[in-house]
Formats: sequence, structure tokens, C-alpha cells
Amino acid sequence: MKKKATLKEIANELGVSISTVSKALKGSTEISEETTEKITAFAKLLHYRPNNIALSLKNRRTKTIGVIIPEIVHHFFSEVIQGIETFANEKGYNVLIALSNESFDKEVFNIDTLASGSIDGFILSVSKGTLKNQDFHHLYETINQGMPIVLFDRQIPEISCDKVIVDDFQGSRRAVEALIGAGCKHIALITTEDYVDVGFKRTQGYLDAHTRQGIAQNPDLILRVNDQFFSEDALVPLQSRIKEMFLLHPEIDGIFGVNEVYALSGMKVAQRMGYKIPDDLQVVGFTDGVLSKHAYPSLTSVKQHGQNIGREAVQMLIRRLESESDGPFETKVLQTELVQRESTRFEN
Amino acid sequence: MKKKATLKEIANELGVSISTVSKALKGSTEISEETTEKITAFAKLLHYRPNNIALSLKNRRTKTIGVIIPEIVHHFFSEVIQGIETFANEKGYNVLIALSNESFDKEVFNIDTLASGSIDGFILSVSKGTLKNQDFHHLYETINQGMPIVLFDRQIPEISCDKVIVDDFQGSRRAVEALIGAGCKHIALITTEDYVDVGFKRTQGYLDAHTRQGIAQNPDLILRVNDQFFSEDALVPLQSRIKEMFLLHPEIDGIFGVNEVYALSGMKVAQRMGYKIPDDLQVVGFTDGVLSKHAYPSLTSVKQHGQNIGREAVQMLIRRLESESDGPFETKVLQTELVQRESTRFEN
DNA sequence: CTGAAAGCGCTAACAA
DNA sequence: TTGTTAGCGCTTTCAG
Repeated sequence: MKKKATLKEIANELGVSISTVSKALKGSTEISEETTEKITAFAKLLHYRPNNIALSLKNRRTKTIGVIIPEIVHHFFSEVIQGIETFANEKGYNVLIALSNESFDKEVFNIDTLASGSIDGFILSVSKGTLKNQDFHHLYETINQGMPIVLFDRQIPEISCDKVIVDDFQGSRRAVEALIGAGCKHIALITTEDYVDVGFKRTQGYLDAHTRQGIAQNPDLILRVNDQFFSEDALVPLQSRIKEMFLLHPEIDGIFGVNEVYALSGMKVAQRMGYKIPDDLQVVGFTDGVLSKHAYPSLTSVKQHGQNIGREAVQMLIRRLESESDGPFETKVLQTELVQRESTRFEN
Repeated sequence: MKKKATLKEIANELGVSISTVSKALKGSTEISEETTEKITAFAKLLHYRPNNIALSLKNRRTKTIGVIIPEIVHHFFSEVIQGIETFANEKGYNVLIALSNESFDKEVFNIDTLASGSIDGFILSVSKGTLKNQDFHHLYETINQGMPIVLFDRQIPEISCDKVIVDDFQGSRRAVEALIGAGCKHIALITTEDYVDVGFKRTQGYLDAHTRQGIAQNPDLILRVNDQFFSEDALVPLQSRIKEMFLLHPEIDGIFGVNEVYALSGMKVAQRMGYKIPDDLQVVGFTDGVLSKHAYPSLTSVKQHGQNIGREAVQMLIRRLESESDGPFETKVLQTELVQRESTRFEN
């Protein structure tokens, strides 16, 4: 590995001072045209590139935003990142992404590394590990250390910082009400354990829809899955539990899944058992991603507008970064949208 | 925003020297236990965190790897990143990810920013924009500047550096041969324009399979799509072109799609037209992602082992980073695997 | 056991 | 028009 050219080298080779080189390279009028040209040419020859690290040290800011997400293979997170990237770039910020893989330790590690100099602030969605441990010391520390954090998606009420969340409750309430409106009387819910905040809220929305519409809700129609069955092998137990529920409850005429995979698995199992979608059974999922679009029939789902989430988060972060005053923390709640596709018979 | 604590501050407050603080904080035996304790306690109080930026400046290496990918919403890239992350962390390296969004300009921008101090080397898959422009100056410059690059997936023969690629040709040849072996006589191909290297190679594999098996290949059964129809709106024209092909060629009894979306779209259109899968029509896709697993029926596909690609790339990069000698560049070719699911009737 | 000083690459105020 | 100097936060040698 060759080493990189520095101002010093250029200066020495050319017999001028470092600051002359520095000024020339940024086109300062202070330096004569002749010198500037000579220096520029030589710098090009050496493939000179200014060292951002040194700049950050000097400026005490990096103009980059750190993003930490639990998983990258989830379409939702990819969308948020797209939003973050696009908007941050517009504002002259760079974006660095790191993954926690749903692990508490890795989240801590990544925060520590990034927090110490590489970035000006964080946008992050906490890992399941962190949620389970209920250990947030790394977040407190980061905030205390003076580095702003914007939390998105999964929430932690204890932590005071800016947040952007999706209205999971309303989103799922409306989805379930739509199912009821389309004639469903026995809607099954496939959800997560309650410690996953969004799973909990979506479940609440499902229940509330029943109450509001004056429809009886049968607790046996709620299937609580103890983790996200996203690996291919793990799909099998999920499907057999769903099948079991269908066998026990042939009256089921609607499914609401708190994520794409759950909704889709429900639909698949039903199809295998001979149900016609949407005639015998209507299905709605939460999170509108590739799976919903490409399913057959395509899946009606609650769209979260991941790009907007990213956008909002960046906005909040930059505002805090660029203003000296620490105003009160905000929580931005974004509404969802029900995207109607082939798996339901909604009116409008 | 509060500002961060530094060694200097701690030193001043405690009336000791900066170097004493530095040593104490890293548990040097040089410093008395008493002083060490006092300093550690105070540092904790101030939420002190060493500034990595300063460290990098000093060490002239960052122990982090930069990854630039064209898109994050593609499952394949997410998998590669998983592989990179996992293996890099094992080796004590951190990973930073940036996106080019398939744009030449953004690729250049990201490389420039990261290359100047934030990372020790790159793992990257070039954007379509770059491929179209055939402008690789930014890559040359980076390499000349002494920063190693490992290219993966999309290839650029002109550039000499380490590479890890998937054997697209063999992969698709074997997939198509399997279709032929399962009785298909008229296999349609849904592919990209030729400037996308992998699309080209997969097409070659498809053709070669026909030659080797002594089966006539009808050029009309090749559908060349001029871009990746990944937005939902763009799905419609894709599907209507596919439908057209089916109407014109009712003899089609197999489909090979050079990516998941193409294969899936082919299958969906066929299903709508009343084809039974896999009885009337067998379908295979390239790239084994979520869509294939969750499709109904699930899709047989050529698996690329994205994680391994990431792993190999990291290995090559670290080897180069940690050895002084610049050995000859290598190209690692990884084999694919045909994952059989419900959309085909392979013997196996 | 503790501290002073140099230096990593760069910028900017100030001098010449 | 060019150069000197100090300093960003940290480590490390060398003195004290």
C-alpha cells in the first residue's frame, strides 16, 4: 500500500510552505496564479486528496449523520434509509450506516465507535436485544455527552430525545375497521409478543376497532408469535400454528398480520387449505413492502411511508445540530396509509 | 448542544497533565493507583469518550471498511452487507455503508468523502450510472492514492484490483439445463439490457444451456427489459410485455428470469392467464431472496450466497490492508446453488 | 510516578 | 503574495 499524499509533502517537494499549498488548493486569491497552477498540477500528479479526518478534528464537526438500524434485510428500514440519505445529502450531510443485528452488544459497540468522533448525531431504531434488556445506558451516555439522537420506529418512553414514530395504533385500527366494513366478522390477528412496542400497539388498534364497531372479539383468534419468523426454516412452525388456528376456527373470514410476513403466511396457509382470496377470506398486513406488492394475490397493507420517516428524522436532527439552544424534545407522529390491493374487497 | 469532554479538560480540572490523564485512562502502570482512580472517576462523571478521529489521525489508519452499494432495497445487497459486517467485526474492523442509488455522481461523491480519511479500504459494487458512462476515473484515483478496493458483483474488466464475483454464467446455465431436464422445450428468458454485466452473463448461460442440450432456442422468447422495474408503477408495463409474449407464444412451458422480480412477474402473469404452476409452466429465478421464499407457489431459484460474497471480499481487503507487499490481484469466483421449491418439478 | 514536547493533516489569523 | 504559528484531541518518547 502506497501512502497518501499530504500538504506537507507537496510543500516540501515544491519548496513552498504548507499554508501556501493549502490556500492554493482551495483557490484563494491570496496566492499568485502561477504558484496556484504549479501546486494544483503537482497535487493532481500525486493524487492528493484532503484528509477529512484532519478537517473534522479542526472543525469539531463532521457533517455526517450516523444511522443504526437493527436489520438491513427489512424493506422498511431500507426505505427509511433512502429517505435519510436523500434528505441529508440535500442538506450537505453525509450518512453512515451501521447495523446492530438486533443485538444489544452490537448496538452499544456501534454507538460507541461512531459517537467518538465520526459523526455529529444519530438516527436510530433500537434493537430487540436492547428492548428486552431494558438497558439504555449507552443512549443516555451518548445524549449526556452532547450528541443528539433521534429515535425512530421502536420507542422508548423513558428516553428523552427527539422521536419520529408511526401511528401504529390508528393505522391498525383503521385497517381492521376496513375489514369489518367489508363484511368480516371473525378476524384473526397474527402478532408478536408484547415487548415489541409496535406489535403491542398494533394489537391495541385491532382490539379497539372491534370495540368501536361493536363487534365481539374472540381471544382465541389472536396468535402471538414469539419471534419474527424470518428465516426460511422458521417459516414452517409459523405456518403450522396458523393452520391449526384455521382448523379450530373455520369461521375466520379475515386476517390482520402485524407485518408482511405474518399476513402473507396467513394468506398462503389459507390458500393451501383451499380458501379463495378475497372471497372466502380477506387479508391485510402492516408494513407495505416488496412482499405485499408481489404476492399473488397482492396484499392490501398499511403503508408506513418509510422515506418520510427518514426525512423527518433528518430534519429534526439537523435542526438540533445547527442551533445552539436546546429546545424541548419533540415527537413527530406520522400517519399511515391503507393501500388497497387484491387481497381485500374494500369499497372506495 | 453540550460539547464533548476532552483529555485537556480533565487534566485542567484535576490539575494534572494531559499525558497523565491519557495514561491513567488506559490503565498504564506508570501512574499511581490513586491518581488513576481519581482520573477515571472524573472522566466517567464528564461522560468522557476518546475521540476516534484524533486517534485515526495519529495512527494513520481507521480500522474501518467502507462499503458502497447501488441500492439498499435489494435483498442481495443486504445479504452481502450482513456477510461483510459479521466477518469484519470478527477481525476487529468496523463497517460503514454508503449508497450510490445507481448514480454515477453519488458514487463519486461517496468515494471521495469516505476515501479521504474515514476508512482504510473499499468494498464496492459499481452503480449502473458508472457502467453506462464507462467512466472509472474515481476508482483509478482511489487505487492510485493507495487505497485498496475490492469489487463485487458487477464487474469492470479494465480495473485491476481484487474482485469477488458469482459465476453467473454457470449458475444460469445449470438452472436452464434443469428446466430442460424437467421437460421444458420452450423456455422464455426475461432479462435486462446487455450493459448490465450480470444480465449479459446470465443470458449467455441460458443460451449455452440450449446449445449443450441440443435444444432449439427461439430468439422471440427472449424479453429484454430496458430497466429494472422495481417501483410498483413500473410493474404494469413489465407485466403487459410478458403477457404479450405469452399470447404470441402459447408454447412457452418454462420461464427463466434473471432476477426475482422478473421471474415472479412471469409467474404471476401466467397464473392470471390460467396457467398452473408447475404443471403447465415451470419457473426459475436468479437471486434467492425473500420474494422467492414467500411467493405462492414458492419460487425455485439460483442462490448467490450473498453472505459468502461479503466474507470473501472482507478477507481479500484485510489481507491487502495488513500486508505491506502488494501481491498480484485476485478474482475469486463463487459458485451458485440451485434451490428447488414449488415452481418446478426437478428430479434432483 | 508525572510532565513536556512533538507530531498526525489541516486551517486561519497574523506577520512579513 | 507568501510564510509562521497555534491549535483541533490524542499518544508516546524522553526528561524530570
